[in-house]
Amino acid sequence: MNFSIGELSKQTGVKVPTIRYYEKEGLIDPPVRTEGNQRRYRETDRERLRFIRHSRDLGLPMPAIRDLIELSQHPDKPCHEADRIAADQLKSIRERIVHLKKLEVELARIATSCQGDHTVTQCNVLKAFGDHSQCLDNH
Amino acid sequence: MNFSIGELSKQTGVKVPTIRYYEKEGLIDPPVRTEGNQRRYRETDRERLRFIRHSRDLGLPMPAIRDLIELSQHPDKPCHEADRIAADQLKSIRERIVHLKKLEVELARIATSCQGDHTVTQCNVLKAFGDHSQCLDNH
DNA sequence: CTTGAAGCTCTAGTCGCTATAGGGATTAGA
DNA sequence: TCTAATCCCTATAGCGACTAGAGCTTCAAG
Repeated sequence: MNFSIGELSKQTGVKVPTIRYYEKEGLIDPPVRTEGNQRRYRETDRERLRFIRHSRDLGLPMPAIRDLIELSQHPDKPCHEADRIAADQLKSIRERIVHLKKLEVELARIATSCQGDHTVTQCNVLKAFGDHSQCLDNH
Repeated sequence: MNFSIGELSKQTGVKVPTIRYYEKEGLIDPPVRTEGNQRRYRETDRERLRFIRHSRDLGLPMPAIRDLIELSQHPDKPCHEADRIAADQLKSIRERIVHLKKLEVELARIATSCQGDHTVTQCNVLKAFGDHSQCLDNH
């Protein structure tokens, strides 16, 4: 019915200090307190926190989550902005994949460039880290 | 022969405050100073900075770069550690790609789930952000 | 010799937490 | 009812790798 921050943490997988941090940042509402000043949460708080957690796991930055929460407070508004946020995040993830794949190519080359026993002066890995001109791409 | 921090910045693409930061962190040696206390660099400093820059561009964390620099001061040592650092970084990049690809799948689903004009209460995007059970993967 | 760009140090802010310190509250068992 | 173990509270500082700003000094071109 009504549970402590530790219980909420267990149920959502969000660590206790992180829950307090989200409250401070305004992502979740300050809950009621016991006489001894401890937080007590309800199901709606748990849903909100799961929403935040899942959005974070998907890589959304906190301002985007803030926007989504704001939006969800206005049931009759159109939801274009939610669409846009999802599309932006997808785009950003795809850009990061492209970037990382380029790095992967270079690093695979570098990591295999020094097979066998070498000393530092002969080391192709060290040379490659210092010499961007060996790279196929501009990172 | 001997140039200012701004010149070094132009030649390497590393911003002036970042150069000072690297010096503070011990990645580059403190250069000589003019009578008026301004830094003056040499070619070797430029090479060192290019090494750092390129390593950073490839995603190496600063402690790894520190290790590589340390290593390069000992020309006769074997270079296994450089190999290991490169291999570790390649592994880490590949793991990140795998992770991001999973996110891409989920986000592509979410971003296309709400075609047409909906209001917030009907919004599939908002629902999907709140509901991890719709996902194929555990992120 | 003047002027304006570039340099100097120091501090604080970024993001999303996480860790620690030093205390108070709650709860289960004896 | 007492006590011990566990939980919870606030506040502050730290992470990584910079970046921005304030307030001052030095340099180089004309």
